Formats: sequence, C-alpha cells, structure tokens
Amino acid sequence: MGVDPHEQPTLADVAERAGVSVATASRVLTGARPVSDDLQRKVRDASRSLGYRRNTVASSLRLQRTETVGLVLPRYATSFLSALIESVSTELERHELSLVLRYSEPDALHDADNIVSLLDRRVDGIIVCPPSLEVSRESIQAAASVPVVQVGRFVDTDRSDSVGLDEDRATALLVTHLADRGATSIRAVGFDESVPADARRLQALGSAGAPLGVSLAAAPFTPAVLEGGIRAAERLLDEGALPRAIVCANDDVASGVLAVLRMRGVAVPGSVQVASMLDLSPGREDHSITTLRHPWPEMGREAVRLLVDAAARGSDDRIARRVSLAPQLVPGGSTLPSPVITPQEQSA
Amino acid sequence: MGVDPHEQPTLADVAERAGVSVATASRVLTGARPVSDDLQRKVRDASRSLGYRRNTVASSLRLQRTETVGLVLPRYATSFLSALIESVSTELERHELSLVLRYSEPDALHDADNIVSLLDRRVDGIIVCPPSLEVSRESIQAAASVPVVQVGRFVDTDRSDSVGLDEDRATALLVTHLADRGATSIRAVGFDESVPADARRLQALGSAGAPLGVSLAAAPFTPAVLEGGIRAAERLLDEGALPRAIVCANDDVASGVLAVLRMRGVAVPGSVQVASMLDLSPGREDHSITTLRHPWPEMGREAVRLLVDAAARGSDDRIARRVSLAPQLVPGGSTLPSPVITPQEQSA
DNA sequence: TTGTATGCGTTATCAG
DNA sequence: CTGATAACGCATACAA
Repeated sequence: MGVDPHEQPTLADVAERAGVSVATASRVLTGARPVSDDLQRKVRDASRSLGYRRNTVASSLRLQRTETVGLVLPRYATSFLSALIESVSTELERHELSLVLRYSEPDALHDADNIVSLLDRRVDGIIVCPPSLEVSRESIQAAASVPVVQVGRFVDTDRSDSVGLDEDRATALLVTHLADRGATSIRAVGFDESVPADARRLQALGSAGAPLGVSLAAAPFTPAVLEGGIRAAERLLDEGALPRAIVCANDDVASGVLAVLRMRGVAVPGSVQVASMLDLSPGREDHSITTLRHPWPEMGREAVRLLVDAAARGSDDRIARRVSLAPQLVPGGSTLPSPVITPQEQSA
Repeated sequence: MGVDPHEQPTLADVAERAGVSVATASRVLTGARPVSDDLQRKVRDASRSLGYRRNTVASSLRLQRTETVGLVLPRYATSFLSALIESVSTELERHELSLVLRYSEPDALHDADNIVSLLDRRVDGIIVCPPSLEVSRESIQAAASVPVVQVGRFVDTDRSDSVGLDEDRATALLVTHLADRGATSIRAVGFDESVPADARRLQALGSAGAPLGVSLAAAPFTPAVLEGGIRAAERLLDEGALPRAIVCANDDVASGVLAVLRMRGVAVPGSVQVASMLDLSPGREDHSITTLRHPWPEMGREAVRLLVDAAARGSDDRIARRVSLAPQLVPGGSTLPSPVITPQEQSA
C-alpha cells in the first residue's frame, strides 16, 4: 500500500496517519459527533499534511444524497436564460449544492429522457424551465421521487412548485406607463391572435387600457422579428392612421418599427411612443427602447429557495406552491421621459 | 425486504426477479461480457418490469469515473458565455457526459476553491475560462490530477490544452474589410494603451493596416461603454478631423459613436465607416454594426474534443496543445455594403 | 468518547 | 458462460 503521490488519500490513510480509527477520523472531519480535542487535532493535522479531500462520490452513496441539483433548460432560448443560470448557480452555491445543467430539445421524449438521466445521477432536486406545456406534464410526473420546481412558465401540475411571471401585471405596468405619457390609443405589433399566449397578452393590453381610456387595436400579424416590425410599421404609415403608442411583442420588433418611423420622419417618442413587451438582451444596458424585463435573477433565487425548502420538508404534505414575480419596466428613449401634465392636473 | 414502490429497485432486485446472480444481471445491463440469450432476456424483462435504473453514484464509486466534467466560468461575462455553455453542454451530451457548472469570482482564492470542489466531486475533466491570467496558473496546477482545457484565453501553462482566439487574424480581417471599402485612416476608440491586451490590439490594428496603406491613430482613452463612445465621438467632431473609419473596442462603444455621428449629420457609412472589435450580443441578429464575433460554439466544441481526447490518452506524454480559432466578421450597416472600386481597378 | 463492523449499489476478479 | 465475493470510500449502529 505504498502512498502513490498521484492517488488521492482516503479517510483510511488519514486515520492511519493520525493513529485512530476511520470512524473517528470521519467524525472529526464531518463534525457529526464529539471527539476529544487531542484526537481532533491529530486527525486534522494528518488530513492537512496528506492533503486529504473527502470523496463526495462515496459520501453520496453512503448518504443517499448527492448535494446536486439538475437544471433543465430549453435549448432555443439560451441567451435569455443566462441570467437564470447564473442566479440559480449562485444561489445553489450558498447552499453548498452543485448544479448539473442539461438542455432539452422541444420534443417530449428527449425532455423526459433528460429528467430520467438526471435522476440516474441521483440529483437531490430538479429545476426545469418547461419547453412546452404538455411535454413537461409527464416529465414532471417521472421526477416524482425528488422535489421539482418549474420556472418561467406555469404548467398545470399539482405535484410541483413553480415560479412564474405575472404577465397581466406586467402588461398593466406598461400600459399605465404609456397612458401616463399621453397615449390614448395603442397599436399592438407582432402578436399572433391564433396563438393562445399572444391572444392572452392582447386581452391583457385591452383590459389594462380600458379603465385608463386607452383604446387597443392589433396590427395584422407580422412575425415577431426585426423584419416583422419593419413591415408592420410601413403598413401603418401607408394607412396614414398612426396611433399614439405602439406596443411590440419584443425588442427586435420594436427596433424595426423604430427604424422605419424615424426614417420616415415620425418623431419618436414625440408623436408616437414605442415600447416592447419582452426584453431580448437582459445582459445589456441599452436604453433605446422601453421594455419589460423578466426578473430572471429573482426567479432563479426563488426557484432554489422553493427547492431547498421542499427538500427540507420531505415528501409529506406536498402542496404545490406558485410564486408570481412582476417583471421590471425598463424605461428607454422610445417613450417620453416623464408623465405628461394633463389639462385637469394643470387647472388643479 | 418489502418492495417499497417509492424506493428505486437495485441490481439485486433485478437479479432476484430474473433468478440470476447480480454479476450476471450487471453483465447483461452493461454488456461487458457475453451472457446466454436465455438469461439475457430474463434479466432485461426483469429490469424493464421493475423500472430499474442504474445508480450512477455507485457505479462511479466502483469505476473511479463519474462521466462528468466541470465548467468554470467567470461570473461577470455571463451573457457572452451562454453560447459557450450551450455548445459545451451539447457536445458533452454526445459523449454521454454530464456538465457541472460553476462560476468564479474575479479572485484567485475562490477560483482555486472552485476547482478543488470540482475535484472533490471527482469530475473526469475540467474546462475553465480563466478570469485572469495569474489567478488561473495555480488553479490549473491544482487540477493536475484530471485533464484541463482552458478556453477563451491563453494562459502560460504547459500542462493544459487550450482553445483561444486568433486575435491578430481577427484584427486583420476587420482592417481589410475597411480598407477594401475605401478606408485610408482609422481612429481607434475605447482602447486603453496601458492595458496590455488593448495595447496589443492597437498594435495589431497598426500592423494590419500598414501594408494596405491605412494609417492608425488611437483616440484619447474613454471607457469601453456607450457613454465612452459618445464622448469620444463628440471630441472627434469638435477637433474637426474625422477619419475615414472608426474602430471601436466593442459594440456598445460603437453604438455611442454611431448615435453622435448621425445626430450631428455625419453620413455613416457614407463618409465615415464604423466597426466594432467585439460583438456583445452573440445571440441577437442585429446587423446595425459591423463587428467581430467570437466563435463560441466552435470553441466549446473544440474544448470538449480536446478534453475527451486527453482523457482517452491518459496522463502520459501530456504535451499542451493550443488551438486557435478565427473570429467571424459580421458585416453590418455601419460599413459599406461592398468593396469600393478603386481607380486602378476601374482603368484595368 | 472510541473502535468494530456493516452496508450504500456496482463492477471486476477469480473459481467453477 | 455463470456465480460468489471482494473492493470502491465513506458514515453510522452498535458495542465497549
């Protein structure tokens, strides 16, 4: 049993060196049970001088716990999610937990495979950002043996906690921002009414505007990309009836709209204000467009919090908890800097 | 030994059900050694009917191999790196390897801690994007027990492979692009000559331009952010001596420069062309600025390739390999669409 | 407080 | 080809 310098020393090596049993060495190093000061010191010295490091694999096998959490993300939204990855990672670190990351294709089977494979690794919990609704239902069922929390969307399951976005509140935030700045009519660009999520957003825009006296109309659908914004803006200009505000599906659409309006000499935000409902580059600090930013860092933190809590509580009384977070309104140069003073207020 | 439905079945359960020894069950499931067709079928049936899944923790302990690799990223560059994370993850998946992710602070001790902690988890290899040069030297020494590959920067170590960027080639690409489009003078904005990396880039700009008859001058340093670009452009305009081309440290600086030039009525790219040396939002397809994009996906792939290869070769004859990748020139609206026809060419 | 012995779930060695 | 058994490295029940 020569001490090969390239092999990691084991607890047995430490114990031998310290002249104690492995049990004692273990107890000193884990702090699980009281050990006399004398042996305590001997073990620590031995450990240090050998450069001992606990083998977490063996430890995991024994403890039936890996101190590891799996994070499953949809592949095709990667850049949005880097903030989420980082916050989850940071928050896990605070709990001495490791993060194993996995991407899922927009495909049910692969998604479930992913979770199963994470379970094979005996992760202590899973955070999943569901790529689609029906896909994940079964995946999450599959993971019933460990706590799961969903983040980013709500999926109809009563076996897992979830943290999502309060989209209606987000919409109201944006509409109020525009109304405060004098907008009396909104045109929505880049929304597809036949897609449930978009339909819901349009609906929310409408209901938020109504009490404020803001009318809403959806522009004919164009794709939610730069070119879509350009086409929509051109059509709007040709029709000749510009609204006081344009709300776009995301930043790219808004960029397109903005470019066309300015090129054609329309003052933005002077005569028309433009805003986006989805910030596409959360890492950047480019305030050219007023937009709604998902609170990814907070969502990550919250997800970890739920997970750790669920793990601590054990599997009894598993009641699904839903946490809603409001997005952040990031004011930019495409809407007016400060509220317009209305005539009523002036006379007051 | 009641079969608790909530406990994962073990190999022993499968063996019992199939009426064979655990050894045989293991052989069937791993395919390590030949087993008679009859027993093979029995074991598979038993495994399937029990929903058996191999416990990779136990497997790892036995095999002294976790099929896991660690990825260490600097925290404060997160959004740039999401493309790297994804490509590394995807490529690892092809090799049935799991990714455990960790962020490092710009701080030597923490960086080393990170690697040690990964080693405690017995990862089979480590990919690290070094936050700073001297920091990582020791960290990488610490990881001598497993293969390490550095990605994104070259650190002077002859014990690890690395994949980096061919910055000089990148610079030449950009300068040629500008020269082809009629630029005869370049002003560099947002570079700090006292920072070695920036000094090197300026030098590269100069050497690339010289043979093409392009002169280079650095503008007085302003920070490499939007405001820095704005201030630099204003100063340039006040001096009254505009160059034919402006090369900025990154996209943000370029945005600032662009905004000021256009606001003050300077035609871009008509009279002045503007380019950036660092694409800040690789996820986006916004072609408003000509820029250089790091080939993150390719770098990730290459890093995994090196790692897997190193692991296969074992620790003998560890000669450090360096692979350099050229960045991609992404043409945008801030430089001319196609090369200018020079007088010589016209007369030819 | 300390030591002995056992098991976590797999895989590999060694006989048969 | 198959089976019994010994590790892998650690943590704990139990005995002292």
